[in-house]
Amino acid sequence: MPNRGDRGGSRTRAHIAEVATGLFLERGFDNVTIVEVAAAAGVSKVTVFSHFDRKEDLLLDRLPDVVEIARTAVRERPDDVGVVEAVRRTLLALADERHGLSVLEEGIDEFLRIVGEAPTLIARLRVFEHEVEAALAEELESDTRFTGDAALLAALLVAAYRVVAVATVRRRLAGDDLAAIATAHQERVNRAFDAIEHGI
Amino acid sequence: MPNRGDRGGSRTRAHIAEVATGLFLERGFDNVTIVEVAAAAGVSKVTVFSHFDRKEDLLLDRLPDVVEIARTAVRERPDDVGVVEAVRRTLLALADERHGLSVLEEGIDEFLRIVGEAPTLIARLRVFEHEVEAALAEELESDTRFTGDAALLAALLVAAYRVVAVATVRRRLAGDDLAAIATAHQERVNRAFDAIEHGI
DNA sequence: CCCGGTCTGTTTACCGAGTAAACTTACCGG
DNA sequence: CCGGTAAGTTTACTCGGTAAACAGACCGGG
Repeated sequence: MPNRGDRGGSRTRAHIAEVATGLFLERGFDNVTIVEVAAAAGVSKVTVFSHFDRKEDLLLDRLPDVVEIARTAVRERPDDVGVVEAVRRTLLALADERHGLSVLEEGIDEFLRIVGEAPTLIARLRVFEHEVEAALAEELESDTRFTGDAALLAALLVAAYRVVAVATVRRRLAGDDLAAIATAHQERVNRAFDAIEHGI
Repeated sequence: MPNRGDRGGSRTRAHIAEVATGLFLERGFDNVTIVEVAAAAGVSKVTVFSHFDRKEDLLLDRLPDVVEIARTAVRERPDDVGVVEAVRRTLLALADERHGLSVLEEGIDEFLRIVGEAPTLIARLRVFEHEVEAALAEELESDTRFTGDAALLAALLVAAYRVVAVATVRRRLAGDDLAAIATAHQERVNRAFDAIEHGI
């Protein structure tokens, strides 16, 4: 009789995500069913789906933040800084503060491993990649200071950073030293963005 | 009693794909179930899945060809032609001959519309995009004539061409004249590849 | 103060993609 | 002719995801 008084709305959502993440980290994404998550969270299956559209979102629920970061990186850049440079600086800054998006956050190794092992999570990330790209393209399109092919630039930026991030994840899973990884990460960001700005 | 003598192996595969494609074009991807496809092809559901891993592959079964095209474009380029230029030329040539990959083939409008309407097909294309990218990266990695970041270049090439192709598809769905679309397509290819070679 | 709507969640029942396993039937080489 | 293998079949199942009808809490207004 899970009739607790806290009908907290968004609190249950957070609670479900938390419980689910725990189970996934413990037993792997594909080895945990939605019904199990629901039971462990003291909630019904339908309730889970009323908070999260897809199973993958239970683990990747903070992904949407990335869209906002990308948008503001472009929108709030100084007048004398180009789009490529603005995004580059944002990414370098995120790396400095070991932000989750840079995959340099401490203690997320297990998380990265689980994600890498589940094809359906990878697929979700791919879709998400294009969501970020679309948001970026939209931002560029409506940017009076930018002239050029918005869709193309957005695609190149996202693709380039994804390549960098994937390489960084691999080194994390290999267990390398975090500081060394961070340095290499930033170097790769710089090389990739140099390539976009000045050609291969 | 579908016990026809032609136990043709790969012939049934082709037959299933053909029947399935017909149904999809007629009624939309999501409005046709695998069981219906199986029945229409005079075959059991399990047989369908023994020939195709996923429902989406019933419609997109010639996609793997693209990987081979990409690989040979890189592998068989002349010595005095760089990777970017080689891929560019291949894409322009495909456009000239109205090859399917260029989405300039005649009569595929309906096909493009169906694909665009089904989110799960789009998702499959995204995954496939990365398969091509991986193949390209592998090819570049083992190419003694190429020096540079293989993964990065592969990602940029694929992303750039996808942007071009998407734009072309949109014009096709808008019903524009095919010759005009083809010209614009090639111009976009050139602009995109110029950007990759010489910077934004 | 109660009435109605809205929000959160529940139950039940269902659909469709994909998998597993055990069985049949055709074909092919020795 | 015999035995193995490849192609299909049937049956039965799992799991993600959706639909619909319902129950209780909360809130605002008459």
